[in-house]
Amino acid sequence: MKQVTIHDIARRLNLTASTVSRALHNHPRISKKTRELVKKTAEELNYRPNSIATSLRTGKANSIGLIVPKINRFFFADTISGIESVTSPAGYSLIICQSNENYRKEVENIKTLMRSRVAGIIISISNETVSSGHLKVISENGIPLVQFDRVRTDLRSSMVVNTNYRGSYELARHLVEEGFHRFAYLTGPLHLNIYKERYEGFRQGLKEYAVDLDPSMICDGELTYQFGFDSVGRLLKKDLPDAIVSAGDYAALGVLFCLKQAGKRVPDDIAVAGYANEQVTAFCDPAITTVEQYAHRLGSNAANLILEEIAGKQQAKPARTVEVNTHLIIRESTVRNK
Amino acid sequence: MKQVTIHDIARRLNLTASTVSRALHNHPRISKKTRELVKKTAEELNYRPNSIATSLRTGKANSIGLIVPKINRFFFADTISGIESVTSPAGYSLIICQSNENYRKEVENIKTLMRSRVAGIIISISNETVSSGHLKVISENGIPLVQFDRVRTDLRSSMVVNTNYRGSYELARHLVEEGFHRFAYLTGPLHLNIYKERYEGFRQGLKEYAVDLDPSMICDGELTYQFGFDSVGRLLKKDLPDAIVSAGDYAALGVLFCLKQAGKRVPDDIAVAGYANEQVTAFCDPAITTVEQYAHRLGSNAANLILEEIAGKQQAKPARTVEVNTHLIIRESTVRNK
DNA sequence: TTGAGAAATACAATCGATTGCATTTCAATA
DNA sequence: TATTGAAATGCAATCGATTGTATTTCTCAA
Repeated sequence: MKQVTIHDIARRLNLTASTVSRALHNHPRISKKTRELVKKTAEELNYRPNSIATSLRTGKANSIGLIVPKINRFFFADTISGIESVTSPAGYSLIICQSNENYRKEVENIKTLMRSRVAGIIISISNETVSSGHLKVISENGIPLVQFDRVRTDLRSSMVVNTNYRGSYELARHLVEEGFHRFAYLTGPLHLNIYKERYEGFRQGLKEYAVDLDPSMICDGELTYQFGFDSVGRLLKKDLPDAIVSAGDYAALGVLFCLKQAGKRVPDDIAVAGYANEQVTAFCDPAITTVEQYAHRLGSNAANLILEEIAGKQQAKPARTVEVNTHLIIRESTVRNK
Repeated sequence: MKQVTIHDIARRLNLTASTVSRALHNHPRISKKTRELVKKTAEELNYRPNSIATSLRTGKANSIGLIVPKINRFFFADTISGIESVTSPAGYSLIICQSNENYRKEVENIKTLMRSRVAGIIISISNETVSSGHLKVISENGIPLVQFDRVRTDLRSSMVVNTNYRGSYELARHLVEEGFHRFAYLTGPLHLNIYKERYEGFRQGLKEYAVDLDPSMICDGELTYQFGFDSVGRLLKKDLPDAIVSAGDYAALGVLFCLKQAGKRVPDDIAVAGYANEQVTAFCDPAITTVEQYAHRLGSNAANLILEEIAGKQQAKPARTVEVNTHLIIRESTVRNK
């Protein structure tokens, strides 16, 4: 049951562990004959290097830590996939934690990863997170840190973000151009950069057409299906909007289904738009206009950044910010038949 | 930049590392005074235990390896989430790999995890995998192994699976009872247990009503949206089926959209059913009848199994199989208005 | 004051691999 | 044959924490 070590190989061949180690790494000072013998024996004995031991000795970790709010949200699952596709060929394994949108769990996760001496940490913060102390600790201990999507800007750290502002801005312009004027807007917590930027981009887009957004027509909460569904009731009591825009797709979906249930026609009575291009937005009826985020690309960019930071750890390079462009996807839910 | 060790604490307090180590673990032979002093100093110096060193010394890993075909498929993302929710409180971190449905990558992943000396491995095999040698190696090295969902039964290993047979069986009965008789069936590779079981369950369900499944009405391939979409063309050329059933939801979705595009009414002209209860099936129009798999529960069960195996490693217990019940979800796509 | 025994702490080996430096081996040259 | 220097291998420390076995310190009773 005990695994084979280089000492076992050495003993078998009447060599020392150091020679075996060097042979396995093709060290030039080991004769060809010995090298081949060692490799053959390693194969025979089913030797598998113990990377725990290697990490301890060399001080280099072979793993990268990743913290996301929820693994099973498609956006994050897709970024994880993008990250993995870069880190795996680079020889790093991924240790994945979910914060469950909980600040304390996030702090716990960071502690765990630091104990594991990961080579670097990639994080998208929980929506409860309103401070940066726990993130600063990471950098202070010399561990490369890359934030993505939901980021805090009050610390020195590289990050990968979407052009949220622009995405929402273009959406706003599209809607106005399609003839919508009285908007309701559903947003997530505005202390998170992503929702703040989407909100501001949206307002700016309207502003350029001199369209106003009534403050009483703004709802904020967690952008779930249920929240979207419930918000419609509140909104329809007031001055009827002719378009309901959500900073997240699931809430938009809730809006759509509540409207359909209430007998409203979308988009003829009311238009609906979301954000994130969740798969379902393409297949519901009517298909929902939304903004593609290219999550996979977001992930691979984050992974490349962290690899660079790990490689160039000695010299403290300035933090870099990479922006991934969004893309407005116009579908039936916001286009009236002329 | 270098991290603080127990030696640093020891030096500071004129103690030895062993005393510090024992103090931190509340060893009874260390005086209360020293214990508290050590803990205070550890706090002050920002000491973080190096779990690499601990693992090497104790021979116990603090991580569990997980291999799935694709992280960004909702079913797997959900199982991962379920696994994490169990392993994390138990003090294990998760190292996640994706095989990308590629056999060689899967073998690579296993090697990596074994080098990392994970405490156990949880796997759902790729659809290219048709042998078990690489899995046997895991057990042979004394590493607990748990398979889930897509499993190989030709080796001794615990596993967590759905009642695929029953799920499909119930679906078949439902369809016949709704008055459908001429079926087309879309399946994934039949060398995978899940597709084999679904197929057999489906046939058995039909058989009990003396309904036959024409072999020429069976299509097999990767159950993607595109595959579903394309299959319709082939099927409609023949004797028209009155229901198209897919062993996966995305293909069912492709079927649905192709039918709609061809001007067929679902379910009045043709019924459509899928498998997996992907979110989108609930929101498309008509909503698609499907089978819920409880992926999250599948994951937490797999995690519990591996924890048990890790705990009871000494005595070789018999491999266990846990079945997670499926649940037939009947929606509009298979229910004709009377 | 001394000795016994308990209490507290120190010593040293260990986990498996790596690596600077020392030592051995061997072939080629003087 | 002795010498030299390169080639090949061995020795031993190290990474940070743990743990069995000393050893020291202390307390209390005789």
